[in-house]
Amino acid sequence: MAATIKQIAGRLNVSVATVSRALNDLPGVGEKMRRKVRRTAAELGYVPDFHARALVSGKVPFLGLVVPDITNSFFPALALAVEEAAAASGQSLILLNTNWRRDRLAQALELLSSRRVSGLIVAEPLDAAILDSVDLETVSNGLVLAGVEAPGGTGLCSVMVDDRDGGMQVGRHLVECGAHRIAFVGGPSESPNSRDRLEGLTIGLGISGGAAAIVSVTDGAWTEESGYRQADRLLRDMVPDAIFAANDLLAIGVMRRLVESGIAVGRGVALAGYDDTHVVSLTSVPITSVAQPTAQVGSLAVKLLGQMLSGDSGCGDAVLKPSLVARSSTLEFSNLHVLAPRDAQGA
Amino acid sequence: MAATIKQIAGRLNVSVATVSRALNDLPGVGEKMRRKVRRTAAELGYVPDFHARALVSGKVPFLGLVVPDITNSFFPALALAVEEAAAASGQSLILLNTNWRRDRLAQALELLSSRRVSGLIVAEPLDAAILDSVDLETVSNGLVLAGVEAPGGTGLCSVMVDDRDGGMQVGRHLVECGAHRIAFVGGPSESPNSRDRLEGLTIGLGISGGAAAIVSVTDGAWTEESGYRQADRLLRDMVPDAIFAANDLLAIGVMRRLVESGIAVGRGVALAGYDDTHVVSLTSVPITSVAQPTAQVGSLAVKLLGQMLSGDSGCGDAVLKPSLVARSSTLEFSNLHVLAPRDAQGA
DNA sequence: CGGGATGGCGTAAACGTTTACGCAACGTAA
DNA sequence: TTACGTTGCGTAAACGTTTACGCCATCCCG
Repeated sequence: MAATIKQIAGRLNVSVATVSRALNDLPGVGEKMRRKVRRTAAELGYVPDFHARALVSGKVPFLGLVVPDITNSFFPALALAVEEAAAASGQSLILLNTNWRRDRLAQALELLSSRRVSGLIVAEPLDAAILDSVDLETVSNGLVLAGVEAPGGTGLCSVMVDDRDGGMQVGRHLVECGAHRIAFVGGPSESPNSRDRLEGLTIGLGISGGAAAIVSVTDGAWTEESGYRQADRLLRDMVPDAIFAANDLLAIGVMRRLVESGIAVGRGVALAGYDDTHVVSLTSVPITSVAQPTAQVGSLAVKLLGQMLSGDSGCGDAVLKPSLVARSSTLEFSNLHVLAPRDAQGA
Repeated sequence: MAATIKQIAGRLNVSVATVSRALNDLPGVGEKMRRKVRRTAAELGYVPDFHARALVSGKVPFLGLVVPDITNSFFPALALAVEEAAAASGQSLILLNTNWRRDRLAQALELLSSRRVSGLIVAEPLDAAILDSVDLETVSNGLVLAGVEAPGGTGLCSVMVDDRDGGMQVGRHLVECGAHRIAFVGGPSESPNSRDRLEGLTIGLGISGGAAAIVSVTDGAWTEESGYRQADRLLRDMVPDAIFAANDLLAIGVMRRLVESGIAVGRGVALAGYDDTHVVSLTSVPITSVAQPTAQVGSLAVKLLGQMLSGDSGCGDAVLKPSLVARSSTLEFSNLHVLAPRDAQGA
């Protein structure tokens, strides 16, 4: 049985206050006594009860990161970044995986209002229904969103990555690669991230002035299976020049479906994903993707959280820029459709 | 400010006991009063303070999973399995990532003794030094190891996967594929998992009776970089027929190095990994790997933990069997070196 | 109509800490 | 010497719950 402060006090015939002071390096206790307390604490195998400590002091040494899908490598990468940033400020991280389930998300938020964590970084969208189920006033200072936009009205703090810009970069890149008929394979239709990436794509195609046009938009979940199914539906009608998947997982699903149809990714169809997870650089033909600045997102989120907790209520929303990473899945297509004509000209 | 049970009681002119009973569906309170309490609790946005609750009841609704590297997809997969099993028994999961750092591991164990979690599932090795730093008696019932062996002497509970068997399966498979000079690319030299997989490999090669022999053993970390470096060292001396990497991450690193040398994976060299993470099925040439029964590991670990917490101290250690998943990285080699001679015979 | 159950509620102790306050003893300066 | 600050410690309240216990009605059965 874990020893308590009271047992230590009893053994030494001193008061619990003295023991507490001794153990916490607070003034008001002699050096000799401090050593005695330390020693018996070690002997008894004393471990402080965080619950009791948190109950009275109101402070908890943990912050939580809520992710929707731990299986999607993007989130472990984010977790790593957040963890490092948190460690730098002396806090450690616990990870909550919701599996895209609303009850788990609500539970995670409750974790915050029940003061089990000092702060929460949430990396998935919060809709009105969820927000209704928690006390916003209580929760709002101690919560920062990462990579998702704050719902309107709520003064929630967030650090965003510019999805529209990412989509734009992809759009321009695809036009440069010589793609004309472009398909977008989206995430859930209600996801702002997915919508913004599509919007960006449209803008990117527009400003590139190419004859490019988006020929199809589909929707589903953020999974490989959804990518596969959407590609399947897509191929019934047409074979586009290029496919932009709102997600690397989707992109991989799309790729699987393309391969099944004997369509060579990068040759027959250009393919781009989003998140630049490690796996897209390893696939049979490496997939072009948009890298999110996870390290910055993590450190900024932790920083903002720290400010909020220390009273600076100035919710300095931040928005970072992603960057396109071009790989064979589009470059090869480019070689065939852009350089090849030139070569033909030269010949 | 989050409302307390006391405020609700004050508003209704009843005692806190009544409120507590009403909210927790305990008997001893009238239906009418229960409804009134519920309503004002909702009005005030009451959220129970888990700290206070845990302090008095000694029960915490969370169990923790400690993983060494959240970036290694094997662990998210395990996390998912554990989470589902935990959810089935009404508990939710928090994830701790140690990044292979001992201080983080110690911190995670402290989390258990400080009663912030009801139980802990640890998926990385615990050595003597770590165990010394915590109160074993306190910690040991509430702790189960998953996928790693319990250190001798400590009566720690564990659910293992038979690494030796996995290695054996790989060994036999490689011999069947016609490999003779086989290299092993290991994890950290002190890792029992790595050692067992190597031992299994040796045994597998032996009982297959082939002229196969292990020509090299190296060691490092469980990372892709380590795999790359080890393959680099390996290739200075020789080009083996087959390489067995103790880990998929290592295997991918090895693959990267092989590709750089223009050695065709699956043709020039057979390659096998371990864990059967999703990525090895997506690489340019899909990599043969050994699948761990994560779902069973997860549910068994949770089950054992439940038994321990409810007093059944019978620490029923379990050991499960892995299964080899053969892919092109070895099958292609097999076609070239086993079937081809037969064809030649036939011709 | 009296008796013991029973249901509904309040009182208060307990969980393990932190911390404001009080109180001696001791030293130091006038 | 007096007066006063400082050091070292104890007392006790507080944090927000749960829960054993006791009390007063009410009800049912004989």
